[in-house]
This record gives sequence, structure tokens and C-alpha cells, in this order.
Amino acid sequence: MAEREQVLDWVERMAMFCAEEYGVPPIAGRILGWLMICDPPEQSAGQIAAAIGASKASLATNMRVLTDAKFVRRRTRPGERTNYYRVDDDAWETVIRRRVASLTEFRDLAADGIDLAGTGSGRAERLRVAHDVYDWMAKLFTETPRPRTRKQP
Amino acid sequence: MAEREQVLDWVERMAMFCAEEYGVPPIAGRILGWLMICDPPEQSAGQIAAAIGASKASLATNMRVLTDAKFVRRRTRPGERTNYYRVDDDAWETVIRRRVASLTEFRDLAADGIDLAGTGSGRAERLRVAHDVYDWMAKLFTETPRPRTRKQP
DNA sequence: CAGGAAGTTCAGTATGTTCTGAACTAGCTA
DNA sequence: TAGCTAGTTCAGAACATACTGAACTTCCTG
Repeated sequence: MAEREQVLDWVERMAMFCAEEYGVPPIAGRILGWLMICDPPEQSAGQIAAAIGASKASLATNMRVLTDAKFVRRRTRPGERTNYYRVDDDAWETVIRRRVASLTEFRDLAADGIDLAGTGSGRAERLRVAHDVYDWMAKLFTETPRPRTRKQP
Repeated sequence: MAEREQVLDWVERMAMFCAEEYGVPPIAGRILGWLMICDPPEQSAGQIAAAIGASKASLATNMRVLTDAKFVRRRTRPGERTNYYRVDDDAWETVIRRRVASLTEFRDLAADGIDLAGTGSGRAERLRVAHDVYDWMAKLFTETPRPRTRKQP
């Protein structure tokens, strides 16, 4: 298989993963996938559209979603009207932050349920198991220091 | 607010959380929410349908989704045709297992991208950051022992 | 200034999802 | 056996989502 074709195939796999696991629209997934692996790492909407085979309109809509979500960063160059996009340097930190927020939201919801059921009741005990699992997961992320990524030897 | 109304409100919040975060259909979310907090903890489809205000058909469809996903367990009683449902005892373990599977899938996808880009290249370096973050998250779950949930003092 | 490309917005189309009533099957009970 | 209830399946309605062409605005370039 040609290099380009292999890359597009990978982009598609990544896009579908993002669509299924995180519920992003297919085109947003393709943009993300493309920006993860493309060269140069910073490209214009036109270049991206050509690469993934989507319309200008779809690019505008989906780029906005991705930049609002802080996964993609827009950069302008002086004296140029074209915007260039790349994966935000903090994108992966953002992924972790979002994950923690989701876990704590569930945990707090479970806590509300425990209050509602009456602490100590059987119903509350059942909810406490869920609460504790989510609490454990959330704390795992917030309390474990992440080793700094370093250059491959 | 009446007790019952408060509970239904909580169920609705839980249902919407599941729908938004995990992409389950609203009714499946309501079933889950109801089964988490209802008394008795094991109820028939008819009881659940009445509680959350859904049709028999929707219950059949969504119960199947939830039992297939191992979040809900079906139990039959001898000499009775009615099926009873409750939150699976292992539901939260299942949540964790699914999460790990998702993390490793992304990590492996990133690894494929690194191979494709050529290890050591700039493109590969960019992907390695993503790879390492997901690897870290996956290992967090698999390598951290979870404290046994115990009765509240 | 005129021409053209980048970017946005919107209306319309296509597609997919979710829910229900109704028709059906099957088991319990009288 | 007849009647009632639990459960399943399916077709269709209602709704939501994703995508694009086209019209428009804006800004660079000649």
C-alpha cells in the first residue's frame, strides 16, 4: 500500500475511534487524526480539507468545535489571511482534565444519591460502591504524578 | 419536594449524565439510574417501566442493551414468568475494564502511527506524547491496587 | 479599484437514532 | 381450555445529527 494511502487509513481508524469513544463527528475525528500525523504539523483548512476529503463548510464548523474544545490551536501569520491549525500542545493535558471532571461529576452525583437514600440505608450502601469506584479513579489521576515525557533514546 | 419526586429527579440527572458521557440512549440511562437507587433493588420490567414512564417495547430493547453490556443482571424466579433486573454486582468492575480497553486501544493506535511515521521522526515524536499519556492512564488502572470497599463506620 | 481566495453562515438534504403501538408468542392460573 | 400477563419484534413516526452547496463578507494582491 502506498505511504499516503496507509496514512489516510490510519487517520480513518483514529477518526472512527474518536467518533465511537468520544462522540465527536466523523469529520472532526478525521481532522484530529490528520493533524496528529501530518507533515508539516501545522496546516491550513484548505490543506486539511483536501487531505481528508471534506467540504470547506464542514472544515469551518468542525475546526470551531475542536478549537473551542482546546484540542486544536489556530495560528495566524502576519500579513496572511490564512489560518493555520495544529494539535494544541496542551491537548493531552486537556484530555486528562476532562476525564477527571467527568469522574468527579459522577462521584458527586452518586454522593447526592446516597444523601437522598439516607446514609446507612441499603440503597445508600449500593450507591456507595459506585461512589468509591469513581472516587478511586478520579484520585488516581489527580494524585499520581505523571512522569515527564522524554526523548526516545 | 416529595421524596418520590426527588428520586425521579436524581434518576433523570443520572440518566442524562450517562447519555451525554457514555452515549447510552436516554431510556437505558433512566433504567440504570432507577436500578441504582430503587427499593427493592431488584425489579421487574413492568415496575421499572412504570417508574420511569417508558413503554414496554422500550424496556425490552434497552434491557437487552444493558444486560448484554453486563451492567444489569437478569434473574428469574422458579415458577414465575416475570424477569427481575438489578445492577450487576460486577458492573463497576466492568466500567473499569472497559475504560482500560479503550485507553489501550488508543495507545496501540498511536503506536501504529509512530511506526507509520517512522520512529524517531518529528511526526513520530508528536505521536509519542499522545502514546505516553494514554499508556500512563492505562497503567494507572491496571497497576494500582484498588482498596476494598468496606462498610461505612 | 477589480479579482480572487479564505472563511463564515445558513437552508436543505441525507442519514441515523430513539421511541412507541400493535401484532404476536408463550407461560401461568382458574 | 380460555383468559390474562410478560415479553419480543417490527414498522413507522418523531426527532436529532452531519454534511454540503451557495450566498455572503473580508482581506490580500495585482
